[in-house]
Amino acid sequence: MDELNYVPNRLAGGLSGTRSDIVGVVVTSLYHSEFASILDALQSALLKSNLQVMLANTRYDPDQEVTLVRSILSWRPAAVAIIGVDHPPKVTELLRASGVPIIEMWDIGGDVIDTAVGMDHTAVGAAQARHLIERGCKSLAFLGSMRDNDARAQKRATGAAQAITAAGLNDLVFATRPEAGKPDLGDHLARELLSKHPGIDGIICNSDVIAFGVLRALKDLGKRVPEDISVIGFGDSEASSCMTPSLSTVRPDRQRIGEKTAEAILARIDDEPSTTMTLDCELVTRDSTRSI
Amino acid sequence: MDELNYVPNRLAGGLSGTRSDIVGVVVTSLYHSEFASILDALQSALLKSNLQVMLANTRYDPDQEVTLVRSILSWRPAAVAIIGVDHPPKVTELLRASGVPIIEMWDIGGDVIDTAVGMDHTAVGAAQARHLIERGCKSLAFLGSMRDNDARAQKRATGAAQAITAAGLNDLVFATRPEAGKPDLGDHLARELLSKHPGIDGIICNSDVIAFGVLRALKDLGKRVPEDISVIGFGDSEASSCMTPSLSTVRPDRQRIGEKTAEAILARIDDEPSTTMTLDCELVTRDSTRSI
DNA sequence: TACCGTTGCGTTATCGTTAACTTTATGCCA
DNA sequence: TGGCATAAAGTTAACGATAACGCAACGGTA
Repeated sequence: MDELNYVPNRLAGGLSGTRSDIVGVVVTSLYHSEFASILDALQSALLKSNLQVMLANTRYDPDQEVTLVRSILSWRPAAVAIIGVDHPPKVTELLRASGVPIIEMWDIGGDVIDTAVGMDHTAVGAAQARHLIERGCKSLAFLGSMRDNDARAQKRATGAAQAITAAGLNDLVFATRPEAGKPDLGDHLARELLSKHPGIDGIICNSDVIAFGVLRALKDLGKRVPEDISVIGFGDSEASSCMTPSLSTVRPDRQRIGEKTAEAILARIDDEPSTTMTLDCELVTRDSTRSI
Repeated sequence: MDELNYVPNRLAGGLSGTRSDIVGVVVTSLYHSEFASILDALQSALLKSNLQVMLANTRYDPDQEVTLVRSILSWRPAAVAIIGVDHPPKVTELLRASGVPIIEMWDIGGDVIDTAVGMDHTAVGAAQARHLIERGCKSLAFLGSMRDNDARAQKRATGAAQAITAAGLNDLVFATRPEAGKPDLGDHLARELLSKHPGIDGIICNSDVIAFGVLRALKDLGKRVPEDISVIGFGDSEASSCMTPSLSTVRPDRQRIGEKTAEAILARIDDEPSTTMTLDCELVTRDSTRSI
């Protein structure tokens, strides 16, 4: 086999055999390691069970999501892992009708198709807001990229708004845009926010990458962090600990999500019952929200 | 079809049909968007031609590379895109024997199998070194994660060493480790480097993420950047412009690599001749190497 | 009307492997 | 040594599409 460079034809094998060794993975983005490290952990765990990942990237486009899910299912995968629990109705329908184990990652709650491994994003948003409130912030804003189909970001914003109402503070101010989350966007939105709402003393960013731009803008505007304004991010990007000031954030354990998803896939292939696994996020307190 | 949620079986279609619509993509890492944004651009370009990406991640493990390439080929892909031009001999042999169009990405030079789209990493390393030399640095170090199988990093280091020799300066000092490139590693290596070689006044980092840790360590050690030590990274991570001081770096146009790879794949599927495409990197001068 | 080229439609071999099935060989015991 | 259970080996029918093929219908021309 080796000498002739023979490579078996898995299309034939898959067509004939009873089980497939493809796992379809549907993500909404690959930028900024948002899901890349989940994918990394998932893939290396699946490798041990000889499962091959087939990747689809919807780029937050719901039409693409339908197309790509159909495309993934056409490979008769052993299982499908997909980001989020909020999908276009047709996606849910296709996945349900396929009879294939479906693992929804990153988010939980509501209408889980089969099995879910993720965080409670409403709780995350509430935790971010409460952290800033504990630090003495009185006037909070939620800032960042917010895609129409990023239900997670919307849940975090909702959670934050609820926590603020519960604390009896002024309403949460929104500074969002449906564009991709890059530092320049954070920079721009921070300037715009402070010119309209000069009293803001706490900013919840929708991602660390956005927060980087916010920190840059605040420095440029002569605002001290955290003395004048506290900033908290989401995602714990590797660079966050190296910012000046270092960025407080919320750390989702992406590696664990990937590993647990792999476990769930194997369990469901083995016909074990479906479950929902809620993972906690760690609040990482650094200098951008340090008590003063 | 829609009503019954019918999804055609592509295993059957692939087995029967003359052409496959899979493109195998082999990367060495997914962390830190090193290749994630190439993948992102590649995938969205291929989507327009109804080509599906099948992903494999070797994690810089040459044995895995052989296994994964074999696995990818077993799907009878329409083309294979793979990071790098330096592979284990068996990989080259398998790819050659497969008769499938092969696009090597990210690096160029030497023993191209078929078509390559990438940068001259030796030139990149030389450009980094020359930039620091122009800024007045006399004693340079190359610092970062260096995997045994990361031929690109080795080429950049070689290029830097050659430029230094050409300038008649002291030999390049190496501070490398075969571990994954994270800020903590950069932090650690910078401290170790400066305790052994206190005269170092210019550090070439193997990645921006490593450089973040270096900047953090230097700040902690009371070294001024760029007054005492200049630092340059590689990769132009999104956070780099938000560092204090902002990080000078080299920007490979990942999006363009992805797009050009997609173009090359389509061209080769159409039986157009193979080519090698050299892309230039932009030197991004920021405060960490600003003239003083 | 006969002829021929074109089109449309229905049938069937084929892709390369797996798994079920049949046949043959082997080993053990009475 | 025969009989039977078991193991090994060999054979064949799927798997679900595609594409080649054959045949009938059709239309234009001589």
